[in-house]
Amino acid sequence: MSIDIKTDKIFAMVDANSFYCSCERVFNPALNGKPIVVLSNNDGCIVAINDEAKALGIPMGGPYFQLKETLKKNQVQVFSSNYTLYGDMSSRMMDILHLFAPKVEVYSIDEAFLDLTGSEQKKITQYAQEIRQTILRHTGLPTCIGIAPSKVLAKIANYNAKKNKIKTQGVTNLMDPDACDFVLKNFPVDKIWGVGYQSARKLYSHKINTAYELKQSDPEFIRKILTIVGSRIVQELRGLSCIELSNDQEERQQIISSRSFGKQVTLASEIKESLANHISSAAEKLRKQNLLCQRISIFLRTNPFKNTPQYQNSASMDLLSGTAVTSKLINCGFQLFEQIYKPGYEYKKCGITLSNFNKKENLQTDFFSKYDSFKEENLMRVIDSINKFHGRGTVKYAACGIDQFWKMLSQMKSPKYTTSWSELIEVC
DNA sequence: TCTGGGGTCCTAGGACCC
DNA sequence: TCTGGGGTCCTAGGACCC
Repeated sequence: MSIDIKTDKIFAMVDANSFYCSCERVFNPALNGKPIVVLSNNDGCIVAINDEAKALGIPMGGPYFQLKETLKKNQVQVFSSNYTLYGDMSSRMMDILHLFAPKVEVYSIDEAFLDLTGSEQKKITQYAQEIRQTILRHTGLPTCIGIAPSKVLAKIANYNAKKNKIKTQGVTNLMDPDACDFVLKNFPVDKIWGVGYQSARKLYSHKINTAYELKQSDPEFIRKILTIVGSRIVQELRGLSCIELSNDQEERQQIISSRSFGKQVTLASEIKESLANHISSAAEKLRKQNLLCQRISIFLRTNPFKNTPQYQNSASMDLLSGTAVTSKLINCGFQLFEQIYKPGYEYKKCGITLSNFNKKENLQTDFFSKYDSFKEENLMRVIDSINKFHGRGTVKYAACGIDQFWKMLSQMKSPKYTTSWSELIEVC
């Protein structure tokens, strides 16, 4: 495999500061200046902290139950994650970014790469400030921006802007090679985008400690120890762009739905209900993208943190022809479940993956196999439109259960301020 | 009691073919 | 069944990201 290198590119990496915490604060000004944390699904661990909470030494990723007392003592505001709210705030932010650049890659819920190639270099920092101010004015979200000739460098620039918000005014521009080297010399390799724990260990063992030292390394040597992924990073650090902006239209390879249970679950019937729910929501996503899937897999596992008998397993099935019909997929999922379920264990998590996608119009059907009939497709369409209008889960399969005792906890969730009429903010 | 969920990309190795 | 090099395709698992 060879590396395709481009010069003279300009990328901007825009990232919202403490995104989940900032979303909570937009609708609750009383939180200004106060420490905030947001918890993962199930209120399991801390997935977002703001600067005020960080200053108190609250660790990112720490389990909530261990930190509960510390949070209380320091009067930290705690929220369960409210993905409906964050998702909506995110799309507002991304809409604004599309006004500022012809090509935008939405990289995650709170980050995007912009292609600013061709812009006048002198004015680019000022342009970035304009982007920040517009986002703040229109959504209330504070952001930082990094500018550089490659994506890896733009991530580093963004990191620098965030670390030194006051000095940088939220924007770091590394288009100048000297300014860039200065930052790289003080940047540890393990913080580089694409260098994780394992790769960093290898680099340290070869006395490559900073981004600057990695930049100076021989790409072929790095390729030997870190594969092609590593040598690409070396080129990117040199300002030679070889990781393209990927466009939003690219299709997904797989759809995953999985979640921990709110409690330990042993009954097959309860796990099956949960699987049916995962399949329903994944199939809905599939239909939204007008795709059919030809492979489904499921997995179950016990709680690895608990000192009880452990078991985990997965199973998959190929479908002769693609489908997006929930009932068919639930049926397959249940067959797989029977293959791997063992009674007597306390299960903690299960999930499903749909993959091997096909565009509906490209489908090759097997002569003997059944494909989705118009009747089934219409049924799906009706169910989707009812659920879209009246809210998720208004109509669902009986297999999904009614009581759903296994459901996750989410005890400190803020209202869906922007997406539900009944939860709009009230001004007295 | 209580430790997230959803993705991508790359490589090694097995199965199969001539 | 074995001999052997060379090739493709597929899958599982690792590493990484937010």
